[in-house]
Amino acid sequence: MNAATDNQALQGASASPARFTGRYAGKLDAKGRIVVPPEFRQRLTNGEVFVFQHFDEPLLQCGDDQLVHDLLSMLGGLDEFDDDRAILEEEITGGVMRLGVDDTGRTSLPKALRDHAALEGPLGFAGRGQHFVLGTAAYLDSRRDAARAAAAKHRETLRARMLPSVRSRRSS
Amino acid sequence: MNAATDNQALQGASASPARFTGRYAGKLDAKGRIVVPPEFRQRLTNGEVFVFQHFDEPLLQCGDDQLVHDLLSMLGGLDEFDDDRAILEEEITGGVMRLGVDDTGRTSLPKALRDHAALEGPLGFAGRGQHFVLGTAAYLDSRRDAARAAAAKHRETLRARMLPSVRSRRSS
DNA sequence: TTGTTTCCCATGCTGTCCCATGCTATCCCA
DNA sequence: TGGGATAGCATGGGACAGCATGGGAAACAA
Repeated sequence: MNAATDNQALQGASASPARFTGRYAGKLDAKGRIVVPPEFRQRLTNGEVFVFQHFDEPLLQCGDDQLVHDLLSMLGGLDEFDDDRAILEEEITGGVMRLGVDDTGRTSLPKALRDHAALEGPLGFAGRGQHFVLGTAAYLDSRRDAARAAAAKHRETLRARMLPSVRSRRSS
Repeated sequence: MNAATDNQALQGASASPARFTGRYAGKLDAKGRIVVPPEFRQRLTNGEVFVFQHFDEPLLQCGDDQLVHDLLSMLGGLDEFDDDRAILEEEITGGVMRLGVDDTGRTSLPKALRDHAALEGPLGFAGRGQHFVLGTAAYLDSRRDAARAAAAKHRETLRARMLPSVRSRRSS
């Protein structure tokens, strides 16, 4: 049963294919470099990674050259002539940094980026569908805990939608 | 409508890929010179940088010989025979200054330009897609803060658009 | 001349690229 | 099902290109 439901979950998520999934550990080495998880690196184009400082979390949003588009597409709901929209567009197109990844999979992060996510000690990469994020393991853990708490809160609702086949079988 | 604006945003960003992105620190040296970030300098043609005093911000807009075109294209929305448009066209074509960049990547800014952006102490270069801007680090930081405030203000709207696959699935 | 600007030389350094080594996870075959 | 072979990964570190920075000399303006 697990294989079947897994496949359904994957297909559902891949309506727009989830390219970056899963969590991986990482850390800065003595020279301030970090290894991009091979799983993610394989999905990047041209040995480049694009990085953006998340607007309201101590995270770095990472992806390929599509990252700017993904971030800009957030603004679709805002009025075209809104000042807020203009400033957000500026900060997104200008704020994304292009970093090189060497052929052992490492990249070195400028200090400004390291500071934004308070990168130090154990770090973590986490898939987010069309991009992935980098942050401290502690922060990512706290997000996971929050997600689990939310899941517990909405347990029944989630269950009802998670296993439709089981429900129909049970009810028949 | 949202689909339309999304497409516009995507096309706008991808039709001509963002050449100038990221933020870099800088400062004036004892002789009033400033180092153009290598990342930006590599994308300039002919070792020249074109500079324009931003109309309503203490920033210098910098780019290559395309800068004039980009600035003039702002006027596309104005009536062709409007007096204001004529004035603006004059100011743009006449106001853009061409500066030389020496082979160590430095350029020296005329006093008028320095004054316009109140350049002193720690400065910053920030990508803006087809061009980049130069200003004090303090001013650029304030712009970034404003963007983050705007993002917080429209948080729900932005969130809803960040994960389109999940939303479409839910609504289907 | 005197002051200012432009160009270029020189030096030390930092970041980038890449090599090398040992390890580990995976695959395949007995 | 166990174990050997192998490809890919983790990690350290060396070498060098390019960068940051200071400053001198020539060209130019006042």
